[in-house]
Amino acid sequence: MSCQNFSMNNNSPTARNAAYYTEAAPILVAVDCIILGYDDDRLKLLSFKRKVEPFQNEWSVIGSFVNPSESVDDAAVRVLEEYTGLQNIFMEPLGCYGAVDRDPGARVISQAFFALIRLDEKEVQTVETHQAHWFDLSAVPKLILDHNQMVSDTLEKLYRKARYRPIGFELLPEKFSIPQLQNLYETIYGRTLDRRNFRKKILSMDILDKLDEKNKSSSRKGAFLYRFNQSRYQEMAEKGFDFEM
Amino acid sequence: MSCQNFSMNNNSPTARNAAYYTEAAPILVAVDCIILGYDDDRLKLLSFKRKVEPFQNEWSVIGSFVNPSESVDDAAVRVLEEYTGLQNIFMEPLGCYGAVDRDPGARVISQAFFALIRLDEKEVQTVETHQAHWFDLSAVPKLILDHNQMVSDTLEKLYRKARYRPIGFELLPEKFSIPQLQNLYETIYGRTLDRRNFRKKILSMDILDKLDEKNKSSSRKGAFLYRFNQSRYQEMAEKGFDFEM
DNA sequence: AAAAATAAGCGTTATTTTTACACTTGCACA
DNA sequence: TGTGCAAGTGTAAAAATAACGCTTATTTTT
Repeated sequence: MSCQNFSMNNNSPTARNAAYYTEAAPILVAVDCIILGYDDDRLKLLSFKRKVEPFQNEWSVIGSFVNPSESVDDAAVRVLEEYTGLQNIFMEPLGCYGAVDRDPGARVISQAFFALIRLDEKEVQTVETHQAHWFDLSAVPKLILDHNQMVSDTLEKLYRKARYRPIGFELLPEKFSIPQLQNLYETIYGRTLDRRNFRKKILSMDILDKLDEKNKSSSRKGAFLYRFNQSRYQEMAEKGFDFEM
Repeated sequence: MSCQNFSMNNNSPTARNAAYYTEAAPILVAVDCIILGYDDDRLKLLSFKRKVEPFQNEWSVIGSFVNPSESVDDAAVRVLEEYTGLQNIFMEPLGCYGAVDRDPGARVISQAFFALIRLDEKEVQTVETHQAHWFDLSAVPKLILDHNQMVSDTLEKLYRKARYRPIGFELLPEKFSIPQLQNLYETIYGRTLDRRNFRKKILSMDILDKLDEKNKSSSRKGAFLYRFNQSRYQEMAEKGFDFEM
């Protein structure tokens, strides 16, 4: 089982003739992208109705095979843009899913990524053209292949990551209130946090710029909106910090 | 550029005929394994002189193509055993290295793993039969392809991981003294730690069983040996903890 | 128009954790 | 027998975290 006409992007005789390469069995390589968003005080997963066989019309996360001309990371960026129209999105590698029979159609390994996006109005359009749906994370349906596993691995990773990176901001709109931010952390951590201590800690990090506007959607008094301070945020993200709460 | 005779492990007509699979370009998939050990108060990297072209006789970490009949994880375990004879070793996925031209010989993506091993006498034999060498991490030579990158990513990961998992034990012999353990952490963290506070913290975690023996190799007084308590250790490893120091 | 309800926001105290630091012990070797 | 060297112990100050009560702004109800 070999594949002689597989592309080589180097023509040195040594490399081309190396039995080392020609004896290896090629495998299909895919990327899959777990997209999380936060809306209506809930963490949500973006899923798509698959358009092709096999598993046509079943729910799945977005994915694609990796093209010979693109890196694995680039493939993930491409896929994300194809389905959501979004660029410059927070995305991180999640892991490699490489079980022999994970895909009954062929031997396919998948490098999974997870992306966090801000749910503004723009996205929604793109979503609708692709038969996509935002599922509340507590009500994710059966997805094809090992995609449910990818989703739970993403949550696990998000949970860990939130402790040492101010990751929450990737999910919130540009302007948000402290109670909104707290709610997000409570969702990720799966437990309630003390209002006063949360505020104190997040403000002491000095990554928030207070605005003069208020958001009145969730209370009578209204909560002041904040925006995060890009440069301070970068600093914190790089050096890491402790956000255990 | 396609590869029609690529193996399928499912014969359902739907799957076999799916253009979805047959149009995808297979890619070579490799695993690479970054093996770290700790000896003589130093973190070391296990490297091998590559036996095949291209890059014959250059230094590299161990690796192999993934066989159609094995999972990616299994391939990593196989490789580790082939080269070191060791089984049941701590090993974790490091990441996917998928740049288009990372390997001039062919389009190869590599899923890297890192393994931590305890350096007893046994290993050394296996190492010698494979033209291998333990390099002090401060003196790692130029390795082939992107293997140097993999090594530095491993160190980064080890550094982060050590903060919330008692990972150090994977590297020490069964019996070790507290100063030895401290030295390991100092090596990973790249800075010195306070003797008294280190001891206090590690003992308070209650994962160490004190033995009656002493290790006299590094001082006249001799340091008591400890062994880690498997069950307590597991608990800690699962729930995570904070070992910032 | 006053009262009730609701969530935002602020400040203090108690507790725990972390940091800093100095002296004593056991043993080998001179 | 005493000197050197790393192992080992205790304590106090500082910082971070956790717990908790009251006030404020606004809308809804009476």
